[in-house]
Amino acid sequence: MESKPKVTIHHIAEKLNITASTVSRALNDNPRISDLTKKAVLKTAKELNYQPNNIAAALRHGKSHIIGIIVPTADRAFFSSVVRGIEDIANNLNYKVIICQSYDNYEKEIQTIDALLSARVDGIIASIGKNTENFDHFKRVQAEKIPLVLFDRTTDALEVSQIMIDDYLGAYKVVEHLIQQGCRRIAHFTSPKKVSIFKERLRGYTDALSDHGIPYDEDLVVQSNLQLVDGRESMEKLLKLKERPDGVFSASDYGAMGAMQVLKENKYKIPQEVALAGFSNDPFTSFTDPALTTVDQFSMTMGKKTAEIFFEQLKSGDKTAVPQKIVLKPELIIRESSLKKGSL
Amino acid sequence: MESKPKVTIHHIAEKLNITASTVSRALNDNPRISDLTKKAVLKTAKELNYQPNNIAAALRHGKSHIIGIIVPTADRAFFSSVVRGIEDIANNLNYKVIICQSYDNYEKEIQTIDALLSARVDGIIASIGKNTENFDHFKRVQAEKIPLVLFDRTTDALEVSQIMIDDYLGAYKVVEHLIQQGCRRIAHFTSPKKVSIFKERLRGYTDALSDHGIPYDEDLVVQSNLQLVDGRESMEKLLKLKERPDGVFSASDYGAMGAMQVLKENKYKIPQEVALAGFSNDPFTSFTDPALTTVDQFSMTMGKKTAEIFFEQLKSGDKTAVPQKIVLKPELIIRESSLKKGSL
DNA sequence: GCAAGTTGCGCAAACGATTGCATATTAAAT
DNA sequence: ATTTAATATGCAATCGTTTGCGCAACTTGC
Repeated sequence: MESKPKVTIHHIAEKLNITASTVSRALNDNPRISDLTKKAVLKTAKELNYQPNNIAAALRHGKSHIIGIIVPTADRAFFSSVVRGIEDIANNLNYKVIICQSYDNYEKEIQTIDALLSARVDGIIASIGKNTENFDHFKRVQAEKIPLVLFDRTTDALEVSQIMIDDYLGAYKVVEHLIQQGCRRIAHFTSPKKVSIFKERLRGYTDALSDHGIPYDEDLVVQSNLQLVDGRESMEKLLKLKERPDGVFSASDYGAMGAMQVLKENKYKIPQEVALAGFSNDPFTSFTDPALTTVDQFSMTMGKKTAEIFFEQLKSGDKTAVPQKIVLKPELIIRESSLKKGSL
Repeated sequence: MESKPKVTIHHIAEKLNITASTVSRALNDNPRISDLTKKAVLKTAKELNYQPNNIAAALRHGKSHIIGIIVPTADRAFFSSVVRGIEDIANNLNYKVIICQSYDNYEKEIQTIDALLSARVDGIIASIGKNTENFDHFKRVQAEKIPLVLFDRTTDALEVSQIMIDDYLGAYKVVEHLIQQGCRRIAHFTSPKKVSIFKERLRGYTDALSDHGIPYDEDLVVQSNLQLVDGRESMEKLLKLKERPDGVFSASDYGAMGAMQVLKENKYKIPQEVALAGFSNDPFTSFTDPALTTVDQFSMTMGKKTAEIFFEQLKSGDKTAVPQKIVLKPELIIRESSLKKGSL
């Protein structure tokens, strides 16, 4: 039932009649300390239940051994999975991870950066908020000379390493698949935001169309925030068209889900009358009826790769900071919502 | 393009020909400093782009202004929502939050506690992992005299404040509802784990049955890990019974989802032949077909309440540490999966 | 005009660990 | 036996803030 007086290296030192320096070195396995002393130190450290004060250490050598991760939201399977990938690597390297959510809010993103900076994290890994168009706060991170790595929602406005998936390719594959299934009027839900992922998906959509000789019809491209309600609204808008689409590719799974609801409410047959596809392979997509065709982003892999690049940069200590750009290949997940013809 | 030399209060002091103490006090708005000096300090702080070193401050007064949150996983809507609630309050009080995931892994939970402790967090808010049956690591937190508050997955083995929902009541309401819909053979998916929430839900189930004169049949209570696959297996087992159930109440939404899949695959009509209900109101439950009846846990409210209790305890500084037990009322969300009769 | 407050600020010691340099002890080399 | 190296540890400064105590200077009251 011992109370406050936290045990420090000095207590250990005192008990062993050596100095704190020796204890410190012993605990850090410094080769200049004899094995005998090391054993003794370790032993009494256990006995006294010594807990190193990381704060003091951090103050001394300016490293907190904590890295900050900023995601728009942690409750999206994709992000939490990436985070998990990063965590795995970080923990192995004995780094702690502090997860922050920007909630796609620009102001909050700035605050978060400041909080992390003043917590003196050793580096930051981030996915940019949807509404962010100014990147000065990220530049401040770079000005501090601590590593910054972006994943998924990245930007070329910054000179940083970025890990993303090939959104263009993913979208292209989806649309090509829909065409192969016989769709000729394929709509697309996209976002007006500056984030490159949506622009890339749109590009994949248009290229796939033109490569297969299908004319581009701007009426079929609907901009929104890509949430469930947006998907519903977009779909309702599309159904009012003179000639309704026979396929919908939403840049988000939630958008596709909204479309599915509206289609079902209006008794359209999916995929026979309208084929449907989303993007992200959110877990719920396999629970819907029909199950939703989508694009898997290998989130865990992305996390690991991101962490890898990050720690590489961390070790290299701001010199060899050649920004890398890693592009991972996504995978098309075909499910009933788009499968008009029999098998695969 | 100025590089390393971080600006400290000493630089400010030097520039103003005062001492660091004064600068420190000025920055902390100490009443013993004249307004004039304060203005001057603030001004040059801006000019020099001064960033306080929280680590040094933390070292000095033993408080990091960081609190640790431990959740089994951040990608479950319930947990991430609670986290968000906590975050809101914490941020307002100028506390940073570090989110850790135990992944329901006992070892990892211990490691996490140690990591947080050595990061010198000012307190810990946690939801216990499913497999945890020994609570010594939490006792270590208490031994450090820093506040510890548990939410949702709690235990009475510790003398801590806990915030939970009335799982008993939620379960009772579900089962009563199923009975009112005409179900007479209601199965229940539960977990063998020590966590009280599942025991409470089971108790609600049995009480509701007996209160309505329905005999308890142990064949209808299936233990599992409550994930999707478990739900599938459990349902398959139930369908092999001589007399199949006409209702299933799963202690988790994922378990209910697994049951739904199996039932649909076997062409059973939901809810006509088998009514279905889950627990947690996970977002996907409204996307399934039929949409899943479930129990909402007011996660955001729980988060806020938890944070409230936590900071109360933090302020009170380990004296008045009377452990509180807050029980929130859940709400039954009735959807098609259980609605045999017409309206509500 | 003097004791007693008040106000505004400086001094210096913390907080706990790390680390360059110095020192003492022992071993190896000549 | 004496110089040279290696080995093992101690000394003391340092990281950037905070804070108890002390000391001026300036009010105030009588």
